Amino acid sequence: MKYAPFLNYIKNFVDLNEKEITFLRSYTNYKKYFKGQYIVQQGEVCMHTNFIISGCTENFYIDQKGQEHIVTFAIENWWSSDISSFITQKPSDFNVKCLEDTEVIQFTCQNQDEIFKNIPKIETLFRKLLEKALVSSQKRIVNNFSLSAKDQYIYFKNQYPNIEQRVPQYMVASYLGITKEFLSKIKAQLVKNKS
Amino acid sequence: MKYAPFLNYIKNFVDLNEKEITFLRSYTNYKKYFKGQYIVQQGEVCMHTNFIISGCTENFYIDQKGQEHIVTFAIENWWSSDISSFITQKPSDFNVKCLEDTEVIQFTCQNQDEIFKNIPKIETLFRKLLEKALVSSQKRIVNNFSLSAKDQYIYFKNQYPNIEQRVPQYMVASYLGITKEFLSKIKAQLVKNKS
DNA sequence: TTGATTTGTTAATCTAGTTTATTTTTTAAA
DNA sequence: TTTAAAAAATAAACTAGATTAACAAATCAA
Repeated sequence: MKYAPFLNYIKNFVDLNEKEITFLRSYTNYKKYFKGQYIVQQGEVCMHTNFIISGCTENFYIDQKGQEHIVTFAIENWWSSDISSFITQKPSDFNVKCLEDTEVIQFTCQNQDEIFKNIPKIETLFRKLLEKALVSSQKRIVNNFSLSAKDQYIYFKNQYPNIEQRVPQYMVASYLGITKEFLSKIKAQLVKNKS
Repeated sequence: MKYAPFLNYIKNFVDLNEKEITFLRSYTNYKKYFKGQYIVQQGEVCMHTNFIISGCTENFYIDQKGQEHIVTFAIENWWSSDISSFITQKPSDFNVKCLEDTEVIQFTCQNQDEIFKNIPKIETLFRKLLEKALVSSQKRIVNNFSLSAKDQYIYFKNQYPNIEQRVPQYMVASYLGITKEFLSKIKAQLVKNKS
């Protein structure tokens, strides 16, 4: 049953009765994307908020100089979308792309409103998730202020131990906001200092 | 009537009846802080979320090297707190300090829950405010990636035209994550190129 | 009105991280 | 199993921004 991981996730936070579960299922849908496929494309409206059941996505944009920057990764049990485009229904500044075959449960903006209206405790859950997301976004700004690139890399490895093995190193560099060459240098340094 | 600016702000987004207004007033309170006073202190729990009626606050922290970093400013009609400490009720990593005499409407975490429970449309409002705050936090990370210090300064001036005149320049530098000397250099450059 | 404190400027030197270029290793397709 | 393509490593030259230090304005207290 494809919905199971999603419903389990929700049940971790709120109790749902049968009717609510049925409602939730009917206002969301399952979708499978393949490696390399785009869930959202820069310039187009982000139509869905996606809960990842399996797989891995990157959220990135291309700046004026043509440089790619990865803003976030997302894996199983995480949410993935461009929230700005989703809530405004205006064209997105970002791409969401699958780094692996990726299964999601997704819903549209309109259906999100319906869900929140009919199951207010899910809106409460989302409010709390947003609070946490904001805290971790702020934490990233703070780290940017205070930590050297090396320490930011160490922090990243501790915070997301599962991601580093799943994505190429140059993407980790992009996420950290440094060049792949410099990350390579940092790793060489870390190896040397360990011995 | 000290509550007026706060209630007007809320009424911009949601319709409240008399009973709801009364409820909201009884679960919030007015407070005046003086210039230099701390609303939150690093190491102590952030007890309130504050809506600023008048004045200006800075949210900053001191890192391991003893360096001060300003994370945000807040002025009239903005919210000011350390959300991380507020939601977890654990000691804060930040200070919130008044840069001017500052009047606020504030509420505790417990009262926030009561308000949300009794007036769900206010929870909806907060959910939407959090969405916007998250978007602008992400935008700041993106700017950090893509813009030079000079362009970040220009962006800051456009986005917060009212703040630069109200706070000393070294605080703007701190907010931008650069030294005051370098900001001084940037400003000299901008003046020269205009002529 | 003066001295003291806070804020801002300028300039020389330094460094973390970038750029460019080349080589090596790994991955994946055929 | 070979080969082409993608990813990673290394190294030299370069730059945005930091550090240090000395000084100049502005603000404020008395």
